[in-house]
Amino acid sequence: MIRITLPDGTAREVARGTTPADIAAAIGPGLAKAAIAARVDGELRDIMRPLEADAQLALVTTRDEADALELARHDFAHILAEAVQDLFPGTQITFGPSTDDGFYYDVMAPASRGPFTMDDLPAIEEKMRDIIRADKPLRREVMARDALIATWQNAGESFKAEWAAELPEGEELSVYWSGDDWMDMCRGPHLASTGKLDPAAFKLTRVAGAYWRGDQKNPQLSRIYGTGWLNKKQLDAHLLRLEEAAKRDHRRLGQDMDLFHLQQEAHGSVFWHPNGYLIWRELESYMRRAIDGAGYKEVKTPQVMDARQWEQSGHWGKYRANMFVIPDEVPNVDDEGPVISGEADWMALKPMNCPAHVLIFRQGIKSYRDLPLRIYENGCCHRNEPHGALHGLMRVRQFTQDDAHIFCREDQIVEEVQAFCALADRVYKEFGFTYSIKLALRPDQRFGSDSDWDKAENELRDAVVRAGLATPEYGWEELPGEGAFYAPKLEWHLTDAIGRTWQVGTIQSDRVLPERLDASYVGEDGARHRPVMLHRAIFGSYERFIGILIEHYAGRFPVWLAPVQAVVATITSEADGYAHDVTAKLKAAGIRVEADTRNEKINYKVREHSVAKVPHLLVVGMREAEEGKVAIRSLGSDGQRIMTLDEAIAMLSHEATPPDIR
RNA sequence: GCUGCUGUAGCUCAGUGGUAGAGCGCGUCAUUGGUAAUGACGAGGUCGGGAGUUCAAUCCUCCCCAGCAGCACCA
Repeated sequence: MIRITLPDGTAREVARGTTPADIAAAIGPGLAKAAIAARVDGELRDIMRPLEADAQLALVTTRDEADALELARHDFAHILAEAVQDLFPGTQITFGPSTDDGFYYDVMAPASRGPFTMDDLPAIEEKMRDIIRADKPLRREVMARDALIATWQNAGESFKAEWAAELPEGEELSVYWSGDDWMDMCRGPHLASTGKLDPAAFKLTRVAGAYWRGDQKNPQLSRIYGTGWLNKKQLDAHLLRLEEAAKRDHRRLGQDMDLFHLQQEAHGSVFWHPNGYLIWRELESYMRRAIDGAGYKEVKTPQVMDARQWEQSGHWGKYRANMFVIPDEVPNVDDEGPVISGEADWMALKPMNCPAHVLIFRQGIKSYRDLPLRIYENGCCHRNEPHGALHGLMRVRQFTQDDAHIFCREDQIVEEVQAFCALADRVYKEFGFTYSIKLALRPDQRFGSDSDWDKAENELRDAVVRAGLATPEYGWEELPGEGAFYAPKLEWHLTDAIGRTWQVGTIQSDRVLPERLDASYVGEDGARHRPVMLHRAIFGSYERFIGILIEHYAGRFPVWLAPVQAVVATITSEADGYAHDVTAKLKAAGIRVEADTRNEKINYKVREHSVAKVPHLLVVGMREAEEGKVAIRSLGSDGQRIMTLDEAIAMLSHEATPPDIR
């Protein structure tokens, strides 16, 4: 007999080999029906898997949504693989995990037919529904490793065989049978049968290439994605959320609102239109006020530097493939022969600002009294990104960072990092974001000694702990191997208005570059010391931050950021004169306002400016002209507010003032 | 960079082996109206670029470029 303890503290003596399903049945028929899995000593398990020893048992039902979704998605993935193999014999299966909103399975299509495409999805979906309707039992079986490898080899499943062969010898390998005719190697757990899934609660969404085991050198597989839920209602809600997110797409809104454009002659670099650049300018002004207040000095450094400088910093060796290089010579002007000789020295467009800031630091002799020295730049950088990585404003080849480097003594690091945490906190909150903080630890390939990495990681962790931010509430997490080659990174991940996260801010504690570029200061003791260099950014890049803001606000910018803050729209041309007076007064008050005196109906003007997401529409007809008033219709509300012109100016001026100086 | 898909008017898209169409936008005229589209007329396109097949290519084939969805990358 074994002793099974339930969540309410009661215990039951049952025979070894009893399943959680048996126990559920013993408790009551309702629970027996509702239970879909079990947590055994905290581990999620099949409801049909026999209990072998004393354990804490909690039965999982569909009301335990996170667990239930995880199980369902994992099952959907298996059924997807089974359906694909059923429809396309010769397809090899590899892996199929659950994801945040569903599942995928990586398969290798038979050589005869080529990769799968979207056109294959409807048939696969239908076959999946057949399998679900057939209510095939999902049965766990433990196999000896060698037997399993042989099974895979016989079945022509070379990927599965390769993986099984790499698992530790003697490990208990579980497989799951779907009925008696299909099997996959899997840790589980699974639902008791395919019929536990709702055939209307999933949808295959796309097909894409993915490398076997995530390595570019390996063969590329077809990854079939699906979204999977517990019922159709959840699926529909999810599809609706996707539609909402698509409406916020910064590329679409950027075009609709005439903010910027991209074109192939300069792909990956942004053409900012007047409206978009107004947002940029407001952000720049905002950031200047922030860094001025925080004791930074702003600089401007060269776009192009000798390649030797990048060799010394270590970037040439590691990132040359993504740098724009320029021969330092006069191009051949004859019609004959190549334009470039290929013999000149190389220069490179700067991919980052750090080395240039070190060069500024190195001018003159620095004393410990000069530290911390905080050097800021709106630094325009170029990186020749892989073409497939480019994405609207989010990943571009020319971008401007709100970049600063704090040169400080070791004993100043924690204090500086803490001050940065406070600054970042203020900025993100003023834009309406919540955030989480992560610490990215040393990568495998890195410069610098382990003891320096120990110090650097501890300092960053320490500062966050002292700032009181190393808590679950702030999503505190350490990410092994994710740091930069020269320093560990603290990362700020913003959560936007619809719950998506974006990594933007960072601060990195670097002892490598000061060493490589020979930065030093004279200490109290009269000797030379290395400063530590803190790399930090809050927006990350203006391009990307604006992209995030567009999606965060869904184009409805707060008044202080809105390119056009108000439009004065006339109802009849008799009010044109008054409209121009109102417009002039608002302009004099510093409001970005336009007059719309076109010969159009007020309905048309309301619609057009609403679609254009202008925050305030000031409607004026003869009534307002005679009374010296305006009828304000604000974006997002149907009604109007009648107020005097002075009241309107006071209200708009307040809203148009940036939050940091309001 | 890899896999797949896409590229037709300023935008969104339809279409065909015999060199093109809609809606919106734009222009002109009429209309002066009270809070999400007034009407009429009109002007716009070497159908992403190059090569090939064909009597004939926007359409079929190949190469290139860009975009999209993933993957890989992201100092």
